[in-house]
Amino acid sequence: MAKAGASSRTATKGSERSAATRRHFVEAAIETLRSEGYAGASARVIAQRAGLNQGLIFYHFGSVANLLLAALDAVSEERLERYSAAVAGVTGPGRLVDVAEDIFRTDLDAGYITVLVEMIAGASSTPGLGPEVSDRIRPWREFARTTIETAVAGSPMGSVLPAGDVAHAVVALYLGLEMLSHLDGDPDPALALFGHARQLASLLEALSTPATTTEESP
Amino acid sequence: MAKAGASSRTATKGSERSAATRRHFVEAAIETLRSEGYAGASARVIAQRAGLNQGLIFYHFGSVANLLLAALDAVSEERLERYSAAVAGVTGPGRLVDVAEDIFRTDLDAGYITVLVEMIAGASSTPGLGPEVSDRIRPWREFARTTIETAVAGSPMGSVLPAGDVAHAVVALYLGLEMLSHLDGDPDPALALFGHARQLASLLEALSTPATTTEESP
DNA sequence: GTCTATACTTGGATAGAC
DNA sequence: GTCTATCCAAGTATAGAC
Repeated sequence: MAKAGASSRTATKGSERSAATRRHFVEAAIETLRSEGYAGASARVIAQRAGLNQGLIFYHFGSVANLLLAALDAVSEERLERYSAAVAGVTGPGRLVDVAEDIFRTDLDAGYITVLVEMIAGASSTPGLGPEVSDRIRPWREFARTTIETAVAGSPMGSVLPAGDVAHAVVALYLGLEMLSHLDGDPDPALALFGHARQLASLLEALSTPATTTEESP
Repeated sequence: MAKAGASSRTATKGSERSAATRRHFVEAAIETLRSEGYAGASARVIAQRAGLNQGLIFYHFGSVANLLLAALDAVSEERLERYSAAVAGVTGPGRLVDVAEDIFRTDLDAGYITVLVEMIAGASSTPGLGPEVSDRIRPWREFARTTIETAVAGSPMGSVLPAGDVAHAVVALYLGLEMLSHLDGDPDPALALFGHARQLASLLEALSTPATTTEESP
């Protein structure tokens, strides 16, 4: 306070300090949602994890629900950035399954989807939270839709199944698999599905480009 | 107490009374989980809906968590009975999709799967609840597995994809679709999938029995 | 503007009345 | 055995200190 005279007249200093506090809370909120769930994510518990006074949550975020939404924003942003980078150079369905499995493993280990699931389920208990959560999940669906669209473009699937509907199913499946894996503490049944998906993808690729599948040169 | 002298010496009377109270609580717990979610399903809220004293929950069930598990049991039993009856006379994949859509609509309207989802998500916040919920979901997976097994027996899918893995995916998808539908208050994207599933099923049937598909007599 | 101490409400659980 | 009145812990939120 006394030593930093550089920014004594600017409003930035206060903002920086405030921003740092908020970041700590957001980080603690993510951790708490992961390990304790929505019902266990109270102001007291989150503040204790952050090593800060619980009253600060209401000063900085207005309510616990708002803090949790900020946590969801942070996870959303971080993950979607990662996803975009991962699928950047991917061409066909086969490689897409590889990337999806890799992403799914990380999400499962780090508990990112748990945050999402807990917020969706928790939305039932807090008035007005539903639409807010829905808004924050839309980008995930959009990402899934565009990714699927480009991946199956030209394949027989693309013309029969609308990418939007498939994307909806993929997101739902992703959430459901996370729930079951988390509940049992066993990711194996979910991971086994990627193996089958890989088979189906290669089958799809064969149907899509029948001329090129046989030109293997040893 | 004074008028019913018939069973004054038996232990049944007290049990009957107790059973009736428990049923009321279970019913109220289901309703509360549906509308308020796990985080909103407190002893007080449930008791108010049942029109009973909240202390009774701890006398009859020991804890709120135990009451919620009893509610999950009740839903599980009721639904699986209905499912079994629905698929009883079903032969091929096509008809199975019809039945599945019908069941899904009912589950969605009545909020039965919401109870399941809330319990799974809520399990994170209550120590020891996870395994209990997992045990109660096992029958659902078993039902899905046997149903899929018999439905695709003989089809090319049956030999490639293990029924257990597919069942896991189906349950996960079911849970995920319920979550998204409930969040948005819009079941349409989920219901659209059944239309696509019907198409795929008829495709599968055509592959399975190529000789009989062309013998249409007008 | 930032944070702490405090007020008030709701929740889980039980001692004791019937 | 069944139920109610009551206790204490945990929750949200804010008034006021710095």
